[in-house]
Amino acid sequence: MKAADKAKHRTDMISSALRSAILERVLMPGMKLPEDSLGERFGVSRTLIRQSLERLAAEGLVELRRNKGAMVAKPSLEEARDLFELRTQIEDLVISRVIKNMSPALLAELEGHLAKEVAAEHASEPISIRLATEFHILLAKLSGSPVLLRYVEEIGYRCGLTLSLYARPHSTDCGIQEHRQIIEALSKGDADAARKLMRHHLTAVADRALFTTEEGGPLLYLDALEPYAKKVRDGGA
Amino acid sequence: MKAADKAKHRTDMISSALRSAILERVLMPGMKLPEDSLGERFGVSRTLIRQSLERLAAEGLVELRRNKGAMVAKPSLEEARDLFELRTQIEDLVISRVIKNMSPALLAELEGHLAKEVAAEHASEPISIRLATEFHILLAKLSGSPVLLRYVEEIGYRCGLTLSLYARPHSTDCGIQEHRQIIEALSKGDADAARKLMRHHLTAVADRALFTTEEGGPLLYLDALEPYAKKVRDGGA
DNA sequence: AGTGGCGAAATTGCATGCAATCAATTATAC
DNA sequence: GTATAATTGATTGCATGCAATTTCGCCACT
Repeated sequence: MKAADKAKHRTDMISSALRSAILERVLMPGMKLPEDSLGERFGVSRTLIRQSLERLAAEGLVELRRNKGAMVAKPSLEEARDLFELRTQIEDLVISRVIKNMSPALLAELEGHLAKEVAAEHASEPISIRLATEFHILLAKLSGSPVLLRYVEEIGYRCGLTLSLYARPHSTDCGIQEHRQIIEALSKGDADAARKLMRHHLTAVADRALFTTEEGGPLLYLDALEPYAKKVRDGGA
Repeated sequence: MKAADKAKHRTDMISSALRSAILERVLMPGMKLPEDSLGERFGVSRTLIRQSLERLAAEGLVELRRNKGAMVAKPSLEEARDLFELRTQIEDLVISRVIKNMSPALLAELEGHLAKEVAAEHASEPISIRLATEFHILLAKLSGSPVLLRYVEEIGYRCGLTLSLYARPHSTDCGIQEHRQIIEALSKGDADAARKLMRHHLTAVADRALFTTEEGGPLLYLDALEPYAKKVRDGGA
């Protein structure tokens, strides 16, 4: 078996599935996540579910309370602001590093992703948000720093969660345009412009998002998880 | 039992104990950490050990390989450089925020810690390193951003581990002096000076440390863990 | 009717057992 | 004598069982 890390462990799949479900608003903030029910759904025991939940808790996507169980995290507006501010600063660092590594291959990757975003422009909103987040993650990957990548991932996911909580619809339309501009600036090697654009991009997203505070929304139940669970049961990625 | 989170769970204690042991060079990089042996030592089952190891793996202090078990992480020089570079940039952010929150109470905390460092100046080297790391963590705490705190913690720990790998003795002496200067700059509200000092401080540490590459050193065995394990068994923090 | 306590159900915390996997060593064939 | 195959030992991967804790409904009592 030379395929190195071919089959990631089931815990990874489950975490990913849950993460996607959370970011795509299938699991809404505040929902309880009992180990038993989840285990049953995913066809595994509580052990693996617990590991996954713990991992997600470390990422800040779920809250894990003493003997009370896990629930999808419900970040406060204050935390959200802190997160977005930190994000702009962290992504500044990403830009600086990406500029240093700039190459045609790298540019191609970025444009490939942008194409995906365009293709999904009229898909459902949660999916747009996910793709937009992945753009930032791709940038971080191209920065060449594993740690930086991890941080951008985490912050990106949490911001995504926040957006799903506080943002109104149609907040992503102009996002694609802004991504395109950033890629252009990068391709020209213009770090300052790229940084500025990125900063503008992020604060724009934050400003569009972080003022509506309407509560509630329909709490979907675990049944909506079914498609995600099925993929894992069948061994899919 | 109103004391909120009085008794952290045993997993937390064990992680902390292991973390200290690693940072204080009781567990050297490369050492194997079998679940069974550790469980026996700490008087708990493999379950808790495994959780702790996973947590430390997430922090980058231990490596967790497929079916091969856990070992204390052995960061490469390259990773180390990346880490230190990122650290300087992240701590820039910390300084900016601390300046914004500056207050007498806050200053007092910093000076309190500095006093501890001075007091331990002639204690063992690993302890000096730990205290120096904690200075940076304290700063992050005072920045008021929980996420930033977590990142500084993680990077700080990993840098500490790196130092224990690559640094020669006596690399901390001037550290205290530099910490003092940073506090002074902060107290004057001079953000630029503080940032500059911090940057100088960190690159100085890195430069002093990251060039020696002597291999080996005596691999202590798990017996050295005993004092740490005992504390946990007896329910201590 | 409102409040306090009490018991049952739900849910996590932790330990342990069995199977799967990997490393190393010995045995066997060429 | 070397290389390859098989076996053994150690260690993790995962499931399950029992105990501890919390929560919530229920009834009595003020």
